[in-house]
Amino acid sequence: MKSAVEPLKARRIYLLLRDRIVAGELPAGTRLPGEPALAAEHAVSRVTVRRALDLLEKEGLVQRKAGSGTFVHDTRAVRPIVADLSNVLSHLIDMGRSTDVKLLSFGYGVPSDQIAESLGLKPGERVQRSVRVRLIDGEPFSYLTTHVPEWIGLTYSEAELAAHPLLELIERSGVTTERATQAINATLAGPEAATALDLEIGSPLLTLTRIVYEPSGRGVEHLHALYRPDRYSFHMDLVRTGNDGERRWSPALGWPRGTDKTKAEKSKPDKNKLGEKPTRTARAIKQRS
Amino acid sequence: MKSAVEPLKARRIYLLLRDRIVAGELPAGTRLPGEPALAAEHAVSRVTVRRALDLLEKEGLVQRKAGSGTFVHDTRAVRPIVADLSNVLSHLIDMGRSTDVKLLSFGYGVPSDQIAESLGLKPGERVQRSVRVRLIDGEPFSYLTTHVPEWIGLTYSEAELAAHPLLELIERSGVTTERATQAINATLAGPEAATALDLEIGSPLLTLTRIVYEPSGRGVEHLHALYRPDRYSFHMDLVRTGNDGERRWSPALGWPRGTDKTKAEKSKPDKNKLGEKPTRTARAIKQRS
DNA sequence: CAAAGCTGTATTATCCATCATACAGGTTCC
DNA sequence: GGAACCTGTATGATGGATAATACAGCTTTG
Repeated sequence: MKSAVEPLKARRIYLLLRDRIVAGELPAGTRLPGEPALAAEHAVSRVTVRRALDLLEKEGLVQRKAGSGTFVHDTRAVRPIVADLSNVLSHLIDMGRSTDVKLLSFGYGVPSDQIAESLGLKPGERVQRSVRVRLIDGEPFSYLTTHVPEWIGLTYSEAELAAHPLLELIERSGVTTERATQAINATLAGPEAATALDLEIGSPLLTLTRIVYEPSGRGVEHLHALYRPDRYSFHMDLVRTGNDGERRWSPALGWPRGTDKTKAEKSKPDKNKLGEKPTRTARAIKQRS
Repeated sequence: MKSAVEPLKARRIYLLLRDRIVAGELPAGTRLPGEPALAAEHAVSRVTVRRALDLLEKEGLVQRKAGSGTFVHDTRAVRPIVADLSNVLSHLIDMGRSTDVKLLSFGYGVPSDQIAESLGLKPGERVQRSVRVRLIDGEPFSYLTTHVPEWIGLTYSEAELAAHPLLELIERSGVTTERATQAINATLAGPEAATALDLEIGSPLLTLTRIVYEPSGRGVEHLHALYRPDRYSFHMDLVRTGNDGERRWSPALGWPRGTDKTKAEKSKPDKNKLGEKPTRTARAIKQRS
């Protein structure tokens, strides 16, 4: 029974570096601190740093040059999806990228107290539970667990769920959806989600919990979504709305769509496109987050 | 050179269980599966499960009874803060909870390329960089790194920053803020953030990156915030706005405050409730999901 | 060219998280 | 009361991750 204990420190350093790279903090072409420097910074041996870099290299995020250093390599390989706060990513499909859905599980049963309460169900009332994974360009990026009251769930089949958005099916059943609440949070990947999302257990995930209500106030859908943060993030534009006395911000509804250049960026002002200077960033990486 | 390697599997199980507890999936009073069951479920030895439970117990999240089982204990100790999407948490302060700010670092220098670009700075232009930790009821919940163009930063002092909201200071300098973009994501805690937030390295964190612009389009503030997911989460209400053909949702601006009916009183039987010192702080807030 | 830095590679030793197993003692329930 | 759970506790063995160290070959720089 090999125990297959995974690395700890090495993996940690790998994740931290990876994070800074995909976040754009370390732009492509940047030279990382040397292995001895990283080792000192994280208080580990060079061997361990080496392992972390091995992972990054295997993933194509960095490129090592013997005698020279380790360089960030082609961040473009990782292009996160950007969704606005209402969680619409249709414009991404417009961009030529296709999303697929894989239905992992489908069935009926009595939900947990928490789900039952949030949907406003009576004790013992049954729900349909489904687990889906959404892929973009063949790569998984979200793990969706949905609970729907049984009387709604019975109006569509398993096959239909695999082919149509759930909300569409719910509305087709005659239910009107009018209001929803959602909360965004973060977690670690558990075994199932990690497998489905092609991640390692313990990776960070973005969480979205949404409950959709019909006008009467009954809950019609409980969605629990887990997103890979390197492939998905929420984005929103805000405008100042309060009177000058108070600082209040409201979401800009018709937000500009061109904002999908990947990476964090502004793209609002004309003067962006500052300089793609050939990253002459030789040694400056010392600065921290 | 003691290496002090931390647990891996044990910690993982601890985090997973902890997550389900604070998320309300395992309400207070629930009996956890037995140690042998958990061991089998996670494919580890009972010793390892034991370690995970030790951590939970030390944190006061579960209580063990020899011969009987392990029970979830007083989730109310963990009360997450809820912020709406414009990241205003003033209404929380109204409810009697106080936030404090600790200024960890303050200085001027040349920012990273990423920051410079997002603020629309010319190469070499300097910024003020500050790192703050925000506490609620004495407990840290957010780690804020802000970058402000030097010409704005010079209008206030280090002491003022520690005492006033940054945006207030920026506006006091004569700058008008009008637009902002923000992105929400997830990461793992690095060494500094972990220390500041009283977490272990590798814990999941909620991320908010916000850039505030003045009307001319210049960036005036770059905020990178890390939040403890167990103490903070984003919440928003959505209303259906599209015509019935399209499913489109928009944030409900004046969202009803009393809306959510707290789930703290979900626990069915109250076999638990061991009288310990009442945590002084009113526990009215609550509401998660 | 030579010094200084870097990555690549190897070896040895240590540590500790985990496993496997066994038994003691408490609780629950029939 | 006793079977069947449970938690508490102790044991030794093991293997993978990490540390410490040394040296090679390449690259950059002055």
